[in-house]
Amino acid sequence: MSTAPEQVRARFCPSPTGTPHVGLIRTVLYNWAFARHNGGKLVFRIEDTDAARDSEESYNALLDALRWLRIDWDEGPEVGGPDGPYRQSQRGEIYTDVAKRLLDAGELYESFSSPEEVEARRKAAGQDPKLGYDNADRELTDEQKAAFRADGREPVLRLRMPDEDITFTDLIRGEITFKVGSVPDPVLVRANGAPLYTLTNPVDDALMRITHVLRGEDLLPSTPRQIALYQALQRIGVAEFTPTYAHMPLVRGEGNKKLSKRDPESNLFFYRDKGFLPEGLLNYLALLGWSIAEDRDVFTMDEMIAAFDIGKVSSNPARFDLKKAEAINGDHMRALDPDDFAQRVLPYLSDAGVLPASPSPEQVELVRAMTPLVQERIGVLSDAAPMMRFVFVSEEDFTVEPDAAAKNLGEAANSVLEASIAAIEGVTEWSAAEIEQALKTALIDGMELKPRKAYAPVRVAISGRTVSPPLYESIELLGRERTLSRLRAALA
RNA sequence: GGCCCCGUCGUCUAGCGGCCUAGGACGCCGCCCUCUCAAGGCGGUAGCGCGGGUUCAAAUCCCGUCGGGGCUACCA
Repeated sequence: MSTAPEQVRARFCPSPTGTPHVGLIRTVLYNWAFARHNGGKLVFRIEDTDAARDSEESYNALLDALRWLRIDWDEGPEVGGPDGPYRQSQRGEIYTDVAKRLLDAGELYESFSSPEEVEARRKAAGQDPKLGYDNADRELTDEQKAAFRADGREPVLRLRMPDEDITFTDLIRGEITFKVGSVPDPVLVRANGAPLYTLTNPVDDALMRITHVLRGEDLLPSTPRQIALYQALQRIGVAEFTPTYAHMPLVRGEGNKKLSKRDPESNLFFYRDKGFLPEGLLNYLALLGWSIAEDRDVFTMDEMIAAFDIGKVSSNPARFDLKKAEAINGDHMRALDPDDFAQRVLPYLSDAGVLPASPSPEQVELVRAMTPLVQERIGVLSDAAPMMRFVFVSEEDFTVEPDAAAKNLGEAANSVLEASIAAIEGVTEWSAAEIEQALKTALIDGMELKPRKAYAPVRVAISGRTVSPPLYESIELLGRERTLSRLRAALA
């Protein structure tokens, strides 16, 4: 095994099936941070060799996801590079050529056994069929092969696994050994000539000179056969070295099982729709197996890149915790510049129907004015909609939530509302400070009410909810006319 | 079943033989601040799976055991 080059080359090679999974995103994140930290390259490759499962829609979703997250790559789709194409569906002749050379060199052999025959042989020998292929076709003679072909059967191509243990040093887990004989000769090419992942993944890694393979722990069992293939590729001159491996812990969901693709919480876009900030989600995902320091867990991507060390990644599986994810995201939200926050919250207000798809400049200005009032009270952007709705809703559409009305309005509240109306009418300079002064004088001093008691009916009357942005500022933003009309409407 | 991985508060982690009567964060509980809700501040709750070794000393090293997980396709 010769040594790898100085330049780090990591890769991200998803297969476009379904929608992007948060575990997959954690995988890119670590690869990206690893490449950037080491001043290396990140290669992005699409493993779409399974026409039955891959889709263009899923491919586009992958690009959409990475762009949203602002994770960039140095070589791959849309940016090109010296080792393209970067979609395996366009690299067919490369695999055919490499497979032929491996076959000619005796590294691969033709295998005619059907799965049923293998199973039957295992059972006949009193063994568990789960043991898989029994390497029975390793030494087929030309006559035997001709006979199978005469029978109308075409062979798959299998890799001859080495007759010795396979040991490698995992950057996260240390030395791992797979005993000789524990991994059956894998199929690399289908009977119809189609290359499989078992061939294409290591071949492309070799051709793209990938130095570090950082991937999920679920792929650990496939490592020995990939190393065996690498050894064969080196013998025929296709690969120059075997990459270094690191297997990252799985991301789990509720219970102890790995987060399933079927689970809505595994879908990256679920978090985008909810209003997570890319930097907030990424920060949380980074924490699933890695920590930046003993007493700190909120950081920027630049800080992560500066500090990331793949060797420090934990080897235990981590459970995705939405509460903590939102808490981390909330910290990032509060750190946002108010103009930036306002821009980011706009689409969520439109989606919630609080604003039209294309808000007017006046509406955008109002959102900007409300930003300081809501930015620190929410955990995800979509939370802004119910909190800001009362300012944008028309008077005809304005309603008070039934529970809020039942608890805070009604006859008992009439005197407070009437006093508030009079106070508001008397405000000469329309500002939060003046409004506060007027209400305080009328309700707290005049009626000798506890602040808690005094403001609840007013809040519910003007915002429709018991929870709202700060009252005086809300009234200022609402304007005198609408405030008065809502207060009057709230009278029992 | 076989192969492989993993085992510190409920959860994510720090810890790499003495700095640990185990630190931080989320959650939860209480208090403060306060016009609501948050945010913020203060305090509290809770953990080294078990059993053997090694050592003057073990959460840290070794063995075993139990438990959890992943893989086991002519998917990736």
